[in-house]
Amino acid sequence: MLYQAPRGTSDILPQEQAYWRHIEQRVAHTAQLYGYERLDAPVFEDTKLFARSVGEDTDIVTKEMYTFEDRGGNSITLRPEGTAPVCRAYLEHGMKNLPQPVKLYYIASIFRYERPQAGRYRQHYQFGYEAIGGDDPALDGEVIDMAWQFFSSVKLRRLSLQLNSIGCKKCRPSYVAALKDYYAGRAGELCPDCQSRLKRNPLRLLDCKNEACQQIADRAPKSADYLCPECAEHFKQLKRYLELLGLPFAVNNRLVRGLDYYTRTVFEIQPEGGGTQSTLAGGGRYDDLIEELGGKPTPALGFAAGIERIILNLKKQKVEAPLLPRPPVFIAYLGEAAKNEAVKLAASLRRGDIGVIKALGDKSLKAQMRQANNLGVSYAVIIGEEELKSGTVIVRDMASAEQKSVPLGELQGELLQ
RNA sequence: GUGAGUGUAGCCAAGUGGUCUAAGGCGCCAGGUUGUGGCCCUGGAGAUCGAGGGUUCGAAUCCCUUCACUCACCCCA
Repeated sequence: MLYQAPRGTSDILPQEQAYWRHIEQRVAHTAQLYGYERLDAPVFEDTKLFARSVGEDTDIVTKEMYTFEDRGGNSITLRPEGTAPVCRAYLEHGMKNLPQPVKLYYIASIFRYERPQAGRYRQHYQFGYEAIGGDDPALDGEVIDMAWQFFSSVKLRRLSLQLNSIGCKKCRPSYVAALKDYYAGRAGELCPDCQSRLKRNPLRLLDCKNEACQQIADRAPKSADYLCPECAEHFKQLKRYLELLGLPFAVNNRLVRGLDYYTRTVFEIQPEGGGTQSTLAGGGRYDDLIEELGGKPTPALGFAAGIERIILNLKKQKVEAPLLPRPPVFIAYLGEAAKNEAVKLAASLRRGDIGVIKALGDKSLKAQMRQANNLGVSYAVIIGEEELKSGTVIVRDMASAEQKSVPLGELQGELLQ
């Protein structure tokens, strides 16, 4: 093989497209149901945008970004996530002057330099919804409802909804301090990864997969117990709204997220009992991000979901996507004169909005019919010498094998029945 | 970045040092008489056995390197 797709990337082949179109269609429809409008940002942005928003010390920024210098000497990065570009666009286009919150969604390729694995790629696709300029916990409830609704609309079953609140910049420091205190005495029992987490990113101690660490994490202080009165009230109200909506959420005290910009609400949707790399959607509030990027303080939240993982789970659950439309008509011909007629006929049917695949070359009728069969068309239209003379055409119903002679002028009407 | 496994035609796959100028199946193409598909029968095309190097009289089969894939860790959608 001389060339192959770069590591961690893949071609989305025709036979996969039904899933992709279906998901895109559901994403757009869900957006419309909740009043979100599409925004397409560039594939690459100024590197600083991601460094600032995602967090200088996060794994994404320190070791996973596709960053390069362009010919003008600017540091450019292929987007490793979708929220920051939307926020940048919000600021750049003065969307604070629109009625708030501004509700946007995207479907975009995402790039991260990682070791590929099940459900993890170097280029993958996410869609996401962002509501910028609202702090009402009812908005959190609506966003989570929208995520839940999306998944049920694509017929994914047995999902779990995990929820947590990690506080704001006022109350989180005291929680992190409590967490460090708790872990400080137990450092010796932790796995090597957690030893370094203790120093670099204490929140991540909570979701270590090591069994010994999990037992320690189970008894660790909970962020929800350290919320300031405002955050506590917000979280309480959110849970009330979720109950009102009938969403089966579970508070997971160990749910934290890997991007620095999250505040207060964080949530994830996972397949029940789904092992590793299984998170289908994740998101939360990022009340400080717009300000961090140079705007006025603007509360916001959103979530993103991975399309490949959704398709993986659809297949696992044997959910099929609606079939993509294909041309219903195949035109076969016999001889040069009939071929001319076939060329004209195909064009005329297509102008009449009927999809047509026309035979090519000078293959036997048998070969042409075999092709029609393989294409799965509903009708084969056959033109031969005799039909030319009489100005008719043979229409064969491929499923029933019934066929009849139809005058050329009546063909379109016949096919539309 | 770390660890384990795998790599034979478009797909599935037999073969673990000579009988491999590589089986079989699916798919594809073509025939089974003169203008007709799906079943059946027959035939055909398609593989430098992931790539490079080495061991050997001889390698798809052994060794090394490399690339890719899969799975797990890290991290994330």
